[in-house]
Amino acid sequence: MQDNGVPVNTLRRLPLYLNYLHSLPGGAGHVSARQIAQAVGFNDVQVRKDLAAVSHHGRPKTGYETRVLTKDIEARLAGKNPLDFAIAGMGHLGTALAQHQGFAGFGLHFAAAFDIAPHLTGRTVGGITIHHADEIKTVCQKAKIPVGIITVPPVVAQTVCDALVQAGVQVIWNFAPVHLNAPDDVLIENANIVASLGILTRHLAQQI
Amino acid sequence: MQDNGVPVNTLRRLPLYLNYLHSLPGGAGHVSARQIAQAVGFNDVQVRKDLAAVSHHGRPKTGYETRVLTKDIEARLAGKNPLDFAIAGMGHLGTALAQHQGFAGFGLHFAAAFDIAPHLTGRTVGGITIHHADEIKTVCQKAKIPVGIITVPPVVAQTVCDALVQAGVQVIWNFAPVHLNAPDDVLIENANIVASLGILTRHLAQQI
DNA sequence: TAGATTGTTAATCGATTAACAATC
DNA sequence: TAGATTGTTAATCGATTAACAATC
Repeated sequence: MQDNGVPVNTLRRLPLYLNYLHSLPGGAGHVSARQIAQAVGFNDVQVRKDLAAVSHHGRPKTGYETRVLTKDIEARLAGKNPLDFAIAGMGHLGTALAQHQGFAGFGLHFAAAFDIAPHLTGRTVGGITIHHADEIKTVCQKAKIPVGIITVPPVVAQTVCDALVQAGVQVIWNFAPVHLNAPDDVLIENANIVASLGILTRHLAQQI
Repeated sequence: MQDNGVPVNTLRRLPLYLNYLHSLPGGAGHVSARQIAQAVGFNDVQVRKDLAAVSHHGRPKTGYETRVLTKDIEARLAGKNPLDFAIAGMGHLGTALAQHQGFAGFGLHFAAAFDIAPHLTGRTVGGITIHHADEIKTVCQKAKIPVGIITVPPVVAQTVCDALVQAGVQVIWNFAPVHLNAPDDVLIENANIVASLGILTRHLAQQI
């Protein structure tokens, strides 16, 4: 039951299972590990092991009660209270994330937005008014926002990161293609959009 | 020298090294594995091993000539000719990818865009006119586009995928949070934006 | 009871790290 | 020559898969 015992890779797959469970028609049906495995394209033993790490409500022959399993995964991923997050950089990527419907199902709540562009500050995205980037520290500190998302150009990413850290943000999700420096107690998770490109191009090279 | 010998994880890290190399001031300086490791936040032995898989131009004491190393990595990642790619779904995420400057450095060339929204078709993004989604098959087939990016809502993702496959697309980069079915010779690479969420929330849970 | 599914233990596999040798 | 760095071989570590036992 220890929180830390869940392996990182399991933690990365759980959101995908949750996505699938959310997509099922509501109500109180049942799902088996194999069913989930087929839906997300993984090995079914792996799914079973992942689920065993967060739920003890699986029943032989029956599988898992959909609603119970959903709650068990959410309990591990989302915690009890919704977490506020701020987005710095309201270009297309930032706006896409702000409007992303899926986050709510993971206990994340869009709470603040920042940009330096004068024509953006004051506008509203996803029900949130965009502040000037100079206000990152003040606003995030006041609202005690624990999660920051960085979607600014790489050259200013470290500056934005510093402001978020000063504001007391504990976790930073970095979409800028640079390595960020932060104190050890602040978690930096890199999104690394380009990381997949090598896989794509290799497949094409092999086709020849 | 065999193409297939490069491990998948190495292939995922190479783009990050290339990003760093591109960020260095031009000219003919030198870089060491340790230098790259510090810049991207990895173990330096790992960087050295990754580089050894794609380049044989490292020199003791000197390190790598920046330009040569850049070329060696690019040769493995990008191939010789630029690859055309199409984006289906020109919402904020699709537009963000269309305008992403980094792809060109990986040998990828934005060549076609599709959407179903009437107010988008006919408009221009990144120098490319947006076609209606009905034209996916015709346009991609004619232009012999090998790479498709899916940034449409999950409910229509499979339909779009089918159209791309019919058009002869070999590789699909899927940003929709659903599993896609395709023939074995078509590579589906899932972007899984939500996969990181578990890591973020666990760090916060531990802070308490 | 028979069968399907979970959960666990063992075996395999691959990736990372450490130690060392080679070389400029 | 001495020192720094590459590259390789060995050791550790963790993750995935396979086989089996447990149970509804």
